[in-house]
Amino acid sequence: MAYTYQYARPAVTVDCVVFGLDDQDLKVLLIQRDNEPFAGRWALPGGFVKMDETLEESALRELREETGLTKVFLEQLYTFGNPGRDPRERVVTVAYYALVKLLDHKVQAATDAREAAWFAVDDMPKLCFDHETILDTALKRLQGKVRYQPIGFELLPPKFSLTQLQRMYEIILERPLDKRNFRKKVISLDILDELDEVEQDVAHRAARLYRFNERKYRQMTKDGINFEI
Amino acid sequence: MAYTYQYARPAVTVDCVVFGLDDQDLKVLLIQRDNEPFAGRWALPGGFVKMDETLEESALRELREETGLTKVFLEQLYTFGNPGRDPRERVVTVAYYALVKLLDHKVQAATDAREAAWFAVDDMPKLCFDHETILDTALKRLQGKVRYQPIGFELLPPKFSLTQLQRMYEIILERPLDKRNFRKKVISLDILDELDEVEQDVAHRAARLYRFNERKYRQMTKDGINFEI
DNA sequence: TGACATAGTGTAGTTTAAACACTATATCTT
DNA sequence: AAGATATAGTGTTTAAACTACACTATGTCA
Repeated sequence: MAYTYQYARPAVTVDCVVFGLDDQDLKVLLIQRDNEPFAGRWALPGGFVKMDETLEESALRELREETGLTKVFLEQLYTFGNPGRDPRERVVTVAYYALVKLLDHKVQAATDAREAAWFAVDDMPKLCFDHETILDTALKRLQGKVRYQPIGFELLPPKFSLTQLQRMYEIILERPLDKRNFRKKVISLDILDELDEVEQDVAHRAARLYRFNERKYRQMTKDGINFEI
Repeated sequence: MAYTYQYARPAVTVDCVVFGLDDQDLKVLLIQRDNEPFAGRWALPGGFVKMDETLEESALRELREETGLTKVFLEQLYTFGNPGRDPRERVVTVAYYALVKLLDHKVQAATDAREAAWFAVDDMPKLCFDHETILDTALKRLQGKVRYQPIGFELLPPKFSLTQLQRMYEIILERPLDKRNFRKKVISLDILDELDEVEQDVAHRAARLYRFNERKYRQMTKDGINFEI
């Protein structure tokens, strides 16, 4: 079976920048390519758009196939289409970025043969194609987004301490925040429910746990927040 | 000449939402389609991406060909690719938005046969395909952008009064602004040069004219501003 | 010269942001 | 059991930014 067109057409793909968070670092999920070009090298998960699925469905499908991830927060990032970004032929790629709770996905079970692994954003291997540009774009988007939309729901476990939440912001923004001012600010946003629970198994005073109030959180995601902290 | 591929490929196009400003309204440049589907109906200017040009180059070329516009401010907006958004076949379109000085382009000379015309955003004709969705997305983007980047350079004539500048913001944000607070704010941004000139031919006290300090303006475009006014 | 239309200007009250250090409470060690 | 240690949790003061608000100035036109 083959498809013939009057004019040449670029291939259309999707690529995903998947962010996860651990105690120390912001991490990105990469897969190891098993085909030329760049066989054995690390790349963003992604692949060809099928004719009967939306772009977002393509991105979700590729994530599932290549990394096993499902039910992630996903947003379109930017479309990269310079001639020459792929050495084989013209490829226009619609890039997405995703936020996932890293703890849920520590053990990485790729459903196809390729290897998938998390890398800290400040310790990345050399990437294929223009994937470094895509990653840079995603990082800047994340750092910008954090200022006007709550995103913790997507990156943190369901129950978390204020220290964890602060660390999330510090890791993303790459600068330290003042503990008292931070707490004042997030409490005043009124999207957290204080729980009657504390951290377990820590060798010091245990921190109180909170969770997001989903209704208020979703509202604030729509309306936007001002989180200039 | 024909091109054959192993798998089906979407067509890849660009579409442009071109914004211009007059005294009363924010306007958008549309072209009248001369081919089916939707012949005679209004649509965003756009067309197929050629294999040897970047996406941005495609957008600029289509603008030039269909509307005569050159040297516009242009930014990628979003990529729309739902199956079914074009009744003929699968088309993935990379949408751009542009800002132009309307006065420079009052007389619209399209270089190909199609008619081009400006329409106020709150008095638009029915558009083809999903172009209304694209326009909505562009409007929201513009309203968001205005809060953290200066954009007047792109929409206003080289010399303008503070009242004109304020009206620009009021038209884009769709709400009235306080004159004194507005002036305090823009003056404090320190991107305007006060000129030794005033408006001509007005039937009342003439307003002082200003122009953007290009260097400071570009800097502020990079750094971002906080224009929560 | 008076009516008119828009330009241009300041202040007080309120809210938000920024800087900053000590006490509380749990575990672990000896 | 007591002290060391590690992190949790908490308020105040100052500075900056934002908001609301009304009158005078200056040009044209009749």
